[in-house]
Amino acid sequence: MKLSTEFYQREDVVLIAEELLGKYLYTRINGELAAGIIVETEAYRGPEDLGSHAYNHRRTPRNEIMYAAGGVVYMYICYGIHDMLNIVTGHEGSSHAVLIRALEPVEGIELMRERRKILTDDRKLCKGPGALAKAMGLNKSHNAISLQGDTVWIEDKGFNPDPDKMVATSRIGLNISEPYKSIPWRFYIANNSFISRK
DNA sequence: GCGACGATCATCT
DNA sequence: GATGATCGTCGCG
Repeated sequence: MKLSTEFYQREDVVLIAEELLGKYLYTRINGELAAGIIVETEAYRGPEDLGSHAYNHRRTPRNEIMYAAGGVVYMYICYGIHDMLNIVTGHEGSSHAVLIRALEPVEGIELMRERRKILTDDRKLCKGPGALAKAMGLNKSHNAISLQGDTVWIEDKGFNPDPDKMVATSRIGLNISEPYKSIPWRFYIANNSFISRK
């Protein structure tokens, strides 16, 4: 069943990032279904988080959707090339989000191979935020879509990783100062071979 | 298997 | 005009 609006609209974005591990992300783009288990996430907690696009209440056309009520998608382009998938959380007016960083593919794997042009190693299909967006058929045009719809959604299949198999560590790729540089707001499933890196 | 590096452009100042 | 919440390739060994 789909995760509820209440799940997303809680204020503790760090907890939500952790709880998203083991959930199933689905897309149906042009009628084609793809799915994967979320194995790696990062929390971004606006407005106090230096790493967040909403740091210090920053509000621009790009990040406007971060201020919507939780349960919608925030897509943006990084390095001019890569589309990133984020889950907006919290109540309307707050600006938290969770970056989905890696999936373990479970459905539509052939479709992912076509989209990614990787035929040999399925572990690379959804390895990293830019890669998984491409594999799942997501791009900036999907910004602001609701997770209660039938284009992008997340399901709880009753599978939860052991708490002691969840690793919390520092986020990747941020060129910022302490303490946010090394605060442990990145989560992944230990020993999973589909994460972007250790 | 791993580190270095260049690609590439939307976005903000 | 500068800057990335990155990725694929290359060289190495």
